[in-house]
Amino acid sequence: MGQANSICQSAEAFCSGLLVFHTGKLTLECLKDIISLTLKAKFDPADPRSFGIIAGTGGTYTMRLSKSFGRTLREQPSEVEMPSHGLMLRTGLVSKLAAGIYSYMPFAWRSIKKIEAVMRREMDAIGGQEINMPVVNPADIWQESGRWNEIGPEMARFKDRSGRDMCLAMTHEEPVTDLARRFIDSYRQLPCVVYQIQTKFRDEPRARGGLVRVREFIMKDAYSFHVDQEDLTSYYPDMCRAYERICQTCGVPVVKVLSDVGMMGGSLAHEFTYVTDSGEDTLILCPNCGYAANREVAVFDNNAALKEADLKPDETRVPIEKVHTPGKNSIALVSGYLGANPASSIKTMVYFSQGEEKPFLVLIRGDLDVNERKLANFLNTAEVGLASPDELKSFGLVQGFMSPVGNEQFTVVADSSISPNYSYIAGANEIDYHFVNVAPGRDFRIDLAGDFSAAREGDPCAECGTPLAVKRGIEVGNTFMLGIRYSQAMGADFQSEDGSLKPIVMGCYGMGVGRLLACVLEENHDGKGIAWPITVAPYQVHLICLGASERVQKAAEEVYKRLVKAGIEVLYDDRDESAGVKFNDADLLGMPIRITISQRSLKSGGAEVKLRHDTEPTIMSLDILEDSVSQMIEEELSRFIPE
RNA sequence: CGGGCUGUGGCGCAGCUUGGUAGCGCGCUUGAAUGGGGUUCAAGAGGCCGUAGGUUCAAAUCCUAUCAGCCCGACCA
Repeated sequence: MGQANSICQSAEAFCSGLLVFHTGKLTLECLKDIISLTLKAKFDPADPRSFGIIAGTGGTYTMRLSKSFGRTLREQPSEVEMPSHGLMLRTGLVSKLAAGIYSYMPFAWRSIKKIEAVMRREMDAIGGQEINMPVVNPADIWQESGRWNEIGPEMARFKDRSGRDMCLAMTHEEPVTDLARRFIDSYRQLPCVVYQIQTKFRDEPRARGGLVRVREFIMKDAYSFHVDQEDLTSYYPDMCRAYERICQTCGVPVVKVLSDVGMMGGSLAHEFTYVTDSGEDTLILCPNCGYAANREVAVFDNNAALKEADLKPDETRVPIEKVHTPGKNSIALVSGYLGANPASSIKTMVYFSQGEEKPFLVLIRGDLDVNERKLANFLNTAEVGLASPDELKSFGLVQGFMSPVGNEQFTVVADSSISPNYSYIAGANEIDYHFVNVAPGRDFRIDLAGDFSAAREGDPCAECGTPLAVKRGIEVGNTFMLGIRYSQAMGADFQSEDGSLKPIVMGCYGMGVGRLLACVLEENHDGKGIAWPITVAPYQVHLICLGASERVQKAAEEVYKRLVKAGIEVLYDDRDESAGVKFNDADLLGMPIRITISQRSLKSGGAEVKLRHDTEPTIMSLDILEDSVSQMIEEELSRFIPE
């Protein structure tokens, strides 16, 4: 009871107290005490406005469906493409105000708050301290980091009344680095971690899939500060594990994949991705050794095909020769025409890197494709783009027959799939002609060589040679080893043990709350509707009263009050609807435990209780219903909470 | 931003080709019956057809512009 008293000190502490309960450290008795202690004065289970205490939901912990704000739909709105989107609209979870801008209705908001509670618990467990930074930022800190100019129109900008440039922070490296330089002076303060859960606005070009890709969204973003890269490297796995635990608790399986650092910068980044066909990211996965990467950065053994292409190293001694290839303006046509393997050709492409006048001649083996993300990263530029046919003409290049041979005026960038030990077929830069026996190094110069070939299904894994698999996924969260990208630019230094001034080494870690909710629904539904994991379900129990008889209604009311009193979150369907409507809505809304009170259930001894994911109900005696249901809740919770 | 498509009561749609002043299903309201898987009957409420111009005696319908939204690409939690 002392424990309960101390837990009741504040609403915030109270929420974390409940989380302790979830992991089984508080007893059920204690929880009941907490409830009666907190609510004894104004507690009325029949009043939907009663103060809510359960699992950090903060609002009402109980609800009569007849009073619920929102409605379920029988038919699916036509805009729907993804299951989670359809379910959200049919259950009245969200409502769209504009493209990619949604209101969260009561059920969704309860679930969001539970997801946030899970995130808080895991962040706190690895030393995170919750803060809240401004959404509206002055331009100057973004100018300091350089991102004011680097980031395009996806960042919303405006001027305040005195004409000062402002923006809506779409991520918080700049404000948090500003905090770091104000408050971190010494190595003694490091490492440390802060996080926040906050609404972000990103003016994405295209919103889609309900909450999967929106413009306004809730993000949990965390930032860690370290004395050196080594310390960051040792902390990083803790964050990754926390991310995996968060997703597991929410009933969303994720894979951790290598990813592009994108606009964040830094050295290493991972994404935590929920694998689903309707995802928008493409993953390259090795079923044998576990290599996993976003296609944007995925590597593979791009020399394996050479062996199969049956090229002979000594062919490099054969002199280059021009051959007539009428109308054969693609690798496939030329290879077919000359009876050669496409892998024995060089594909020549012309790319511009962002902000540069002069194009690059980009070479890759004929059977491979350029991964533009990898190419841009290799060239250390934000973006690359193919030259247009007109531009090619203006450079004197012949589309379909382009060649590295005789084009010395360009910087030649070769993919690592082009080996100097072999000879190839290449364009002759003349219509209807190709060269054969083209030897890199002998017949043309390579200025830069790197890996920017695109991995495909079946390509051999760079680690173990196993054919790679391609899957689609939704990126739920990401982690970045930023290094000193921001601390250096913004002068966030600390004094190290030896007295020298060093830039703070940083990591940043983002996770989309609404997107995780979308993934919860993607993963946990069936043909009838949602099947919430109990950890994030808006309510634990969906109570149905069937029949108009006074006896049944009285019994249902009684059960409702008793469950609520026992600290169970109950959604009570007290509407005057037919059995079919009520059952279908219960399946659609998908609360984990369904309890039915009816003439029939009373006759057979009590309440009919069914788990959403089970098919058969069981009859439970009304005498000990709270205890039986509480035990079911415990069992359900243990299915999702790690350890 | 490029390509494809759609805007008609809260939701799903028909009507548009061949102009004549708006209809169906679900939902909503009222009443009655029913009461274990979207039950039945009856009576209602609700839309100037995205917006603005134009053509016409007459426009949801034809023309032009514009806005919004959806889907496929380039970007990201």
